[in-house]
Amino acid sequence: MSRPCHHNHQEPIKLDDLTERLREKSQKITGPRQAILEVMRREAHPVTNKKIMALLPDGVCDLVTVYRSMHLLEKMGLVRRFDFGDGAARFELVRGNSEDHHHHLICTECTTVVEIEQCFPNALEKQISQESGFKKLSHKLEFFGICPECQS
Amino acid sequence: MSRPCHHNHQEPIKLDDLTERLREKSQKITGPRQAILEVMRREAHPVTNKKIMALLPDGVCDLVTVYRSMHLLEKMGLVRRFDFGDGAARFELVRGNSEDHHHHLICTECTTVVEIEQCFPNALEKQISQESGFKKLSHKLEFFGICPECQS
DNA sequence: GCCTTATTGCAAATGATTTGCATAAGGAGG
DNA sequence: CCTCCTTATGCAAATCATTTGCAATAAGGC
Repeated sequence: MSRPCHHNHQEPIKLDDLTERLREKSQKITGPRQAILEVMRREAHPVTNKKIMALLPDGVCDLVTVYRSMHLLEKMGLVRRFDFGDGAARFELVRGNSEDHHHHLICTECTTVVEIEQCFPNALEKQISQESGFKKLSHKLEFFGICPECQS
Repeated sequence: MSRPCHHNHQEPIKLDDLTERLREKSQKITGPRQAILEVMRREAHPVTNKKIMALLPDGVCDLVTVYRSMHLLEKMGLVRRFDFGDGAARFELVRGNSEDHHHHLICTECTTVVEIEQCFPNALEKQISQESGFKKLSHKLEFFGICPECQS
């Protein structure tokens, strides 16, 4: 009874929707935030703060502002945080249903990233919850391997 | 066709075995390394470098030596590295079959750790490998939740 | 437009981990 | 047991990612 994650890779998401969600939470819609969301919209895979900074038009804002913005966006559920194990946090825009989530497969040679459909089976997670007595379970799961390119 | 991880929590492992494995790889058996292995032997769950340092008898060695030793032990397969998402690496002694591995369930309130039997299903991982073309797949998986104590 | 409050920039602090380098300690061979 | 060569270690300082303090600035409601 496993239930794979659903994800909407390419589903377009309008900047207006995002700014609207910001407004709902009485957060100000500032230049840096709009620009950052604009960048995130274009990225298909998780990106680091430094990368976001680099993708931003020159002079939009400070790196510190990127950090602070990502914290805010994460807390608001607009982006999701990932850890690929290299010491730098990565963020990906949440598209569509915020309940959905997906995992990644990262090439340990070239760091190419591929989205994965498969998720940890719900039934198993439920079993873990029952056996341990823990509630509100969630998990962090990422895969690593050698991509086709790097196998030669 | 899922295949849960096997793990030998309490299986005793002799220091001699460990030093022997060190010797095989022509690494020196130094005081700090023996003391660190001794500490690791006693720990049931992953511990940070700082914690290892604290558990070591006073003056055994420098924190830097702990970092370097853990790198070595990890490379030699004597310990495994884990990331609980709080910015500090944690290590656990590999007991028994080095093929085995297990995951953890961490309480997000008090950081209590529980070992988990369930692992990501082999069949699904194989499927991911086939679909993506990636080889030598591995995964990092940790669970988070609220432990019984913290639910009240 | 004005005012209150959230936001930003910049510098500096943190925390984990790594590195350079001179000194000290394993251990193979005699 | 002693010597020599190599690996380890201590200590200080460098890196890296991320956070924080604070004064200056911009958003948005009224």
